[in-house]
Amino acid sequence: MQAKPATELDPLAVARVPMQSRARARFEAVLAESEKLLEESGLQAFSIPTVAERLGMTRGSIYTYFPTPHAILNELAKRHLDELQALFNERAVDLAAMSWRDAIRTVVQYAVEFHNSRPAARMLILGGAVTDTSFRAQDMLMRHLGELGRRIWEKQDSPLPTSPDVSTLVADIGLTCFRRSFLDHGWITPEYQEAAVIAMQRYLEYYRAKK
Amino acid sequence: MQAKPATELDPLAVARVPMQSRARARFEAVLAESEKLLEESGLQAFSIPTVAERLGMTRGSIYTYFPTPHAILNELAKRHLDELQALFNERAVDLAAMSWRDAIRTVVQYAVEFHNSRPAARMLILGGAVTDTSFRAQDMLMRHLGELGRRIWEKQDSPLPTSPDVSTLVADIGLTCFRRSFLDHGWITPEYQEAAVIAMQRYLEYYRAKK
DNA sequence: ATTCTGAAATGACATCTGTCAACTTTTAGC
DNA sequence: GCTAAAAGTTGACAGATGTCATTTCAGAAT
Repeated sequence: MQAKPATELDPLAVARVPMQSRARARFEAVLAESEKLLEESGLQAFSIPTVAERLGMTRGSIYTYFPTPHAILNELAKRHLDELQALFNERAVDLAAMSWRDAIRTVVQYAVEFHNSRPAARMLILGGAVTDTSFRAQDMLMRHLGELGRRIWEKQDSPLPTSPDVSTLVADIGLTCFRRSFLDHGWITPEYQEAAVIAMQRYLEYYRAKK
Repeated sequence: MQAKPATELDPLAVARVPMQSRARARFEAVLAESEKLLEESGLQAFSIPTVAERLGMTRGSIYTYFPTPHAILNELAKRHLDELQALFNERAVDLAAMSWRDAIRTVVQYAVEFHNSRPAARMLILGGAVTDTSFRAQDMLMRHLGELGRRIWEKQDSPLPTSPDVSTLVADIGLTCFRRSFLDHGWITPEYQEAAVIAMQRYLEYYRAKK
């Protein structure tokens, strides 16, 4: 196969977790050092040779864990999102008891707190480092939010249509509001947080009224 | 300055149009060949050395026109969008006569026809090759759509708030629906087209009712 | 026509991505 | 403990990005 340098980032790139203990430690070290490097110098300075040099290991070794530099960013984003998902799961009971409008408002509230308290996650997920399109962790979150939306919905009415996939679109719309706020203001302002709630609620409401 | 290969794409990268006639011809040749290459082999195969080799010119020469490969894609996308914008301008009279709901529906209709009839534009703009964030042409379109929304709005009511920037968000939301349709189905299906209309209308409607 | 000046073209250099055959270390079966 | 087999590591190679001093060329003034 011919070499294919990153004329285009591979949004599907994913880490291959090693099995042996020493290798696992190095794998984690790569992630830790990458996060550190990102926070110190931003995305511009991020590269596999830099991480390797800082850890005193060779490039090739890192490439056995991560097929592309993007895979490191994906893994970092995934771990941040896993914590957000854990937070959702933790409080799932609260959400189930709410009206769907309040549930959306609450989910958005959690997500805003998450992003506004984590510069690295914000940079990766909202800043465009980790492409939304086809990104596994992102899809996972969307599926999760989608599932949440579906559950919320089914408490009250018939299931949502699959074309358009309303649950996914609702999540996409919320994310879009977050991204715009981050791009224009550097964080998620209360105004954009409210805009996300409104846009999600009103789009979803359409299908409720339609039934 | 140290070399900085594309660990991250530069979404602001823009072409530098040459002044001399021969150079201008070569500049256009690069764009034409790039579009051809994209349609033949997709984004994966796109690179400056490939374009240079197909045109029998040197890499360095192309770099005098375009600071990054991304700048070529941006310029291509910009030209496609210019044509869309021209179409909007052409029919501005029709839009001004409509209700704002119909105007949104019409704008979406034009955009859908545009994307569904241009594989290259679709790939560039909806496929993630050209990042939405901070991309000049994209912003231009958004400002245009935003301006359109503002005009539509002001015919009926008070101006839209600037925080959140409702006009931009409406455009973002529509684009999000398009992107999701393209990602999941390869084109903009009628269902997603309708979803875009609904999502945009209902979000905008909120601010109308609020006044 | 000639000359001059700035635009354009070039190729060499430095750095990064991605692959791979060869080599070393760890693990597991005996 | 010993020894395959599996897992991990390495450095060299190929191709891409981005920079830049140097050379070439186009167009304008004389």
